[in-house]
Amino acid sequence: MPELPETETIARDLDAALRGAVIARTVVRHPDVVRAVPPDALDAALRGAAIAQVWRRAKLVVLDLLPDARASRPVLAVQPRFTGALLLDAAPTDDPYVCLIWTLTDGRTLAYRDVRRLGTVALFDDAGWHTYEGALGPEPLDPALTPTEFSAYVRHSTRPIKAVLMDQRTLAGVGNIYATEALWGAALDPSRRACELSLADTTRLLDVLRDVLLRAIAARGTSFRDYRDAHGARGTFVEQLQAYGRAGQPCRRCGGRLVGTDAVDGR
DNA sequence: AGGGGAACCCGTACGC
DNA sequence: TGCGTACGGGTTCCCC
Repeated sequence: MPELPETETIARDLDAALRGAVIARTVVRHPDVVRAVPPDALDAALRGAAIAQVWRRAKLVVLDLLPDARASRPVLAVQPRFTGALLLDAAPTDDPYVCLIWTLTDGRTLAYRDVRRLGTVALFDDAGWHTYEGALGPEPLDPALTPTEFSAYVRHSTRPIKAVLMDQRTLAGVGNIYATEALWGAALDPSRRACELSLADTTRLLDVLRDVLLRAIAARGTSFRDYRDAHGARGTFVEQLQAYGRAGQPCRRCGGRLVGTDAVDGR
């Protein structure tokens, strides 16, 4: 499940590899993953567009495009969700799970592969992207996000703290894995109401969350099940997980047995 | 407005 | 063994 560290890894690799590359052709094999634009309009819209940069926002891989002769600067936003992957020259041509294939003018191919197809590929114009992006909360690693601001957001809600952490309108990019890890690291019960946390709790939580995210990026993400980077390789952060996926196993802090907390958002 | 629930999709796990 | 069904997982959309 690509969350912030996995998406960041994909975006950094693709940025290094694709800056300046030009899209020659787009083939859509599974139209149901395409959003915000008719699937059969993608090829014409992207033909001749240069990739200015690849970056990450929340859990989206964002390709900024420079079309040859158009005024607007379209944005291709890929949201891998559970099983999605952006593969650079790494997908067999007969792979039935490949949803879209971009052929570049230099002969390389970028494929969007997604077994369950809950992931999405959207093409926005300038205005559409800003509307979409503006609804997302702040980036946890943005130094402009202060503990005071974070605490104010969080402590405003009566929902369980884990649900608040995973709400993309509060904070962008954190999902089940890193919310679980951060709450374990801050020694907070995921089912506790966010508004009951002290200022010290939420300050510590942001601090721990940032540390977990940075270490996960350094490890190229968590490949618990499906996640693969742009070259088809796994991330290694699963070795450092302290809580996620460890129900029933001994706690690495106190030696007690980890129990699943009351379901929060069904998790 | 804030929050709950269904829909989206298909591999996997499980029951008979 | 084989078939059928329930389930999961983040986001979006609809509804209260």
